[in-house]
Amino acid sequence: MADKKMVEEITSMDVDFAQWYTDIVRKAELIDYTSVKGCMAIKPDGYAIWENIQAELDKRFKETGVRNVYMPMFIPESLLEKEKDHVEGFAPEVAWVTHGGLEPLQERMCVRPTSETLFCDHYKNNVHSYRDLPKVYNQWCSVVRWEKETRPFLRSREFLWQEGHTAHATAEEAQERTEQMLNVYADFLEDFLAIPVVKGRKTEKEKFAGAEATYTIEALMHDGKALQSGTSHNFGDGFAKAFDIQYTDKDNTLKYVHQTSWGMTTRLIGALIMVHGDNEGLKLPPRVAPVQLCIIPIQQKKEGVLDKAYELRDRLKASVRVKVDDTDKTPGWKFSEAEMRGYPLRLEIGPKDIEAGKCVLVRRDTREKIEIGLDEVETKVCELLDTIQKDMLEAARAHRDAHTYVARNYDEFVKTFNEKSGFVKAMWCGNRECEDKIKADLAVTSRCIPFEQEKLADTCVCCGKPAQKMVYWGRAY
RNA sequence: CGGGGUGUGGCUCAGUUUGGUUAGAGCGCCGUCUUAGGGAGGCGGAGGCCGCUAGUUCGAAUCUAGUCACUCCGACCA
Repeated sequence: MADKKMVEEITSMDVDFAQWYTDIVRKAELIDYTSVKGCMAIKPDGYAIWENIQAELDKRFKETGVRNVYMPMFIPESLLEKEKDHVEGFAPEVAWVTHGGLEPLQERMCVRPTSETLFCDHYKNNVHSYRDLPKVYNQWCSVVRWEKETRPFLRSREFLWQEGHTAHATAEEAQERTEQMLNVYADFLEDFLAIPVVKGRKTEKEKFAGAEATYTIEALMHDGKALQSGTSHNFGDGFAKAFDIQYTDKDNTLKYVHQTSWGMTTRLIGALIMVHGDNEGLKLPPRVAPVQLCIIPIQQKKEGVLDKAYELRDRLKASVRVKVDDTDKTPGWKFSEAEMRGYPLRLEIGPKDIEAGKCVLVRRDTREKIEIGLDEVETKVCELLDTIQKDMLEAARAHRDAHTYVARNYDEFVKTFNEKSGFVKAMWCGNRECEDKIKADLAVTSRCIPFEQEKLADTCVCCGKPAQKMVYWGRAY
């Protein structure tokens, strides 16, 4: 019975995962398409998720000394061009502003695809002494990248994100900050979004344009594809040299700053959908859910039922994000609707319950129905929300672990990717040629070189030469 | 950007092959009555110049060309 499909409008994920994803995004009313190609209208239920992500992340950032700022959305072409690798990486996908009103601009400007150059320009003017360091700034904004193909949340031409940009006196401090923020991201995904991640470093091929080193957290989606869910870059002094950001140190010599940047985006909402969702719809972990508990009155026209529902809401609203579905749909409709929208917990209350002093709680994650006394609602709801949060993380971890494979030679490697989908752990020699071959053969990329290394073999899975590192490989969004 | 698919009330689609008056269905929506513990039923309504533009024709949702959007598979990216 648990497998019975109740929401017919949602395509089953095993029939067509991409269609399933699109259905959820639309039916759970997270976004709508707009007249602007590749740009979405984020609807209230989708934006509320982003607001919760934003509030929690912002709090965690500030605990590490981050301060928020705001930079322009336009970047003059000359500024974008200052760092060679950076401009090469982004030039193909920027949108250009060429006119101001009716007059052509003397110099065209792009709409920021990312703001390294603006922060560098700012730091150049504001960093003079070691006393001015570190600068630990972040901004919440949207950026534009002219993607060829777009998908809601996963790849849109404009998306919301935060971008942290820091400048430090020493290379060590920059490295520390790079790793610190990666850890903030990883903890946030696990604690708040119930998404387990693999932490590690990107290969040279996969690193950010202009970075010395790029670190990443990689999550595994339900279909076995990987999603890069956050990145943290150490720029060394590359940008500082390109933009001439120098300070006078204690010893009265001029030194270049060392910089980092790190970002997370609305793509996380896509991750929430694809990690936790099922054929009934969205499934939100309690901590991020805009509505944690939905109260569904049964026979709500009967005397006292709605009053009791409102009374429960008022008792709970101090500790839980709660709403009463008092629309005049049938209860069955409301159950399905609550599931489609991913509310972690729902409470059913009708005349029989009221008479017996009870109500029914139903978990979204397991569909388990639990009868409780009306006097214990506050404690049970809070307990259950905690349990659901934990269980969802464990379920996601179990799924990821069950879809993480090991390959010791190329035959195993190819066979695994042909037959399974997920992460494959394998040894790598460190050469770009092997990454290129693997990508050409299998459309598989290196996801990361995990911090937690295991020695699976002595030789590279691809070329057979001595291995340097164990790498997570996968097909990615 | 290359390849495939799709555009007809809010949604899902029929009608296009073979051009022919007022363009259909189901669901949803509005009103109302009856219902109510897993997507209820009756009655009465509203809503579409068929993605857009040009062309062919006495006549175009239907044929032709172009264009735009969405979607899927690649290449690129968070």
